[in-house]
Amino acid sequence: MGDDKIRNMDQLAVVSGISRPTISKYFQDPTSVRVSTRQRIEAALEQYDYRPNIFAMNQNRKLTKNVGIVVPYIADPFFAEIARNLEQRCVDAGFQPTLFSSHGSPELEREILNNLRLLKPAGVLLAPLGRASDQSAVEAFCVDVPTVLFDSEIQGLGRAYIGSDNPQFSTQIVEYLCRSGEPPCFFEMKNPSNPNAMKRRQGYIDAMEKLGHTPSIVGAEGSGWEFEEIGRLEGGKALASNLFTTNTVLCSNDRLAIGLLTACYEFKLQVGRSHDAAIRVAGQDDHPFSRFTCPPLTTIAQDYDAIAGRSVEALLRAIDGTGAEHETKLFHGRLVVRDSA
Amino acid sequence: MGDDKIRNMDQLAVVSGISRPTISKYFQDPTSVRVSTRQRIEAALEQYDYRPNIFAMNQNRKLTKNVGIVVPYIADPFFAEIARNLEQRCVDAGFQPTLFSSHGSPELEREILNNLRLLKPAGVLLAPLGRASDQSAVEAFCVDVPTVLFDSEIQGLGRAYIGSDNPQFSTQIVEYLCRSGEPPCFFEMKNPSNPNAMKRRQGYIDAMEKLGHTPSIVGAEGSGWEFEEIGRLEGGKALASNLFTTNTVLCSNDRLAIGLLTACYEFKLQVGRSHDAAIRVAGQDDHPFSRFTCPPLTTIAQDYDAIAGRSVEALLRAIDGTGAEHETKLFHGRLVVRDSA
DNA sequence: GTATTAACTTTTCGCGCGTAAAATTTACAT
DNA sequence: ATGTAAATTTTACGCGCGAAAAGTTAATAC
Repeated sequence: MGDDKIRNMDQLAVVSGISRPTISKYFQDPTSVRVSTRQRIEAALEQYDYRPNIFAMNQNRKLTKNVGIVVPYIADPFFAEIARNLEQRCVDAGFQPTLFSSHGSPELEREILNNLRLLKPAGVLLAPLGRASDQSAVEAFCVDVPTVLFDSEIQGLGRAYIGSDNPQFSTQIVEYLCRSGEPPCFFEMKNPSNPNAMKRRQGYIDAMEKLGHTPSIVGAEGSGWEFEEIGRLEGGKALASNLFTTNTVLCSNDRLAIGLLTACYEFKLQVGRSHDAAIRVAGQDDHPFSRFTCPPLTTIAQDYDAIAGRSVEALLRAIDGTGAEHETKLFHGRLVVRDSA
Repeated sequence: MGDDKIRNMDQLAVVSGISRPTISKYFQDPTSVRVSTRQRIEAALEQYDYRPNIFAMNQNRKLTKNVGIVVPYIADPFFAEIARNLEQRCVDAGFQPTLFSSHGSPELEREILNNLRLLKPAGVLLAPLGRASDQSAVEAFCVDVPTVLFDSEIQGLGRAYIGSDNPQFSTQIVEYLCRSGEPPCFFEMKNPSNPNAMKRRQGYIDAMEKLGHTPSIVGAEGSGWEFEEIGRLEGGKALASNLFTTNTVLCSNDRLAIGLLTACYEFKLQVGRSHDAAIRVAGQDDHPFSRFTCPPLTTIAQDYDAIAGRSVEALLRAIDGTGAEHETKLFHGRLVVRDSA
């Protein structure tokens, strides 16, 4: 009965008996109108199932409800997982998140930021590529749009940086490895694009020296985001050349460790902390798959949930202007002892 | 000099000496205007770095250049990888893809489709949840928007379905397993949400019977998308109860197999095809991680690239109206023999 | 009962573009 | 030179909404 489809706010105004501007206000914030008015609007809404035109809304709004989420590589389950978490929180906060992946390419990252500008986002959650990023492009973007960086820091850019306390990661796992066996060598990318890697290296060095051991670092050649393959290939070379000076290898991140585990398998080296094992391997991140490697990977868990939660909080503060000029929050890692070390 | 920022097409029309409607036409298709005109526009564009307002464009366009890509679970690297591939192809074809993940939730999937409608997309690439999907919602959406389904079929919905020839997958790997050792048992989810699982089960049964063996199926309890954990837990139970009737287990998909490998490790069962191994494990999909399990997983590789390529082709045909009423294309799998079986 | 405030309506304007029709220019072949 | 088709301009209109200002109604305070 009379369920003619409604095409715009004017028509909804007619059938609900409320003026269009009031309805407009309702859609911007349902609590900003009188309860009785709200009920009448919502009653009409149920009958006619109308939804406002996004394009017309966003064209005129000074600030949209859009939020951009940019990750460096969506095919990395770590970023997929954290993106999922961020997305949910943005929706809960009444925003409409859009997910972008730079796919490891600085040009694409810049292009994404440029496209994002056109979306007039209320804010952006950005995990930059890191060293490879077009720094000046990111900087310019951060000036124009409230941006919270996470995972990877670029020297004080953005309204906040939320990440992990990487030196603490390395310190914690080095201490564990030293008290449970031989002190670890450190296996990393020779030219890591992620700045966290530098901090982990330094954390390793500091922790080793503090414990009276000599740091020993093995660098893997290669670039890109295929860390498992790099870990396997370069880890294999290191094993063949006996570059690891102890029977324990701490990897800069879990993906590298996963590749190294494969290399160990290929070399028929038994990995683990049992008596008959030949080598111990540990990672950092607690990658979603690390629990399922063979042996399961001992690692330092990033606090995904805390990072995502705090990032969104910081962004909301930046959006409504209650935030500080710049804030930094680093979360501690949690040692996850499994069988690999 | 005079690099005042340009805010709209009118201003660009002034500085370029070309009328606004012509410039509008240029942005819809640069080849649709005279070469000399195009050069003048592009010259002005370089000077002033103007980009049209997306919202105003899309508001009036009957058809936008938006393309939606919907996957059931972005944290599954298989979907992340194929989404990456699809995204690239859409960009190359001049479209602007937006990625959505249903995160395993039928409600969210329906919500995404509803939001997608508001984006007036030229077309949508949809990998539905499968059995769990709100079928009528998907059907209604496919009527309104040119939609290509991939990965998971829903009974002839959409303008095309592009996927894998699942029975062929199972047949091929069953034949390999039988000629290289004991005939395989089949390990799967008892209530799989993905329709491909049914076809793989049937493919297994048919292949076994054709080869004169008795099929033996072990079903795993559980639901959701944490297949590795389900494979580990339920696989462990099956191992403990000796439910696997032969020393060879074919898993319905790689993620289940990865979990089973972990279970085997926990039971100290050596996996592989060497003489001293206790069990052989094979998967299906060639998940990005399968090359790095220990032992590396023998599996049937989905042709990611072909599926993505054909899906986008079909979508482009659906968009410009040159496509058939409905097309189906199934790609064969490629046997990838690694160490696990 | 009047004053005050919040909620709401009305009015008017504008955003930046698409689109359609008619008029005009240009390019090209005859 | 003439005709024709393609390209472009001009003109005019509309999309669906946000925003601001000024007036109106309803709820609360005293």
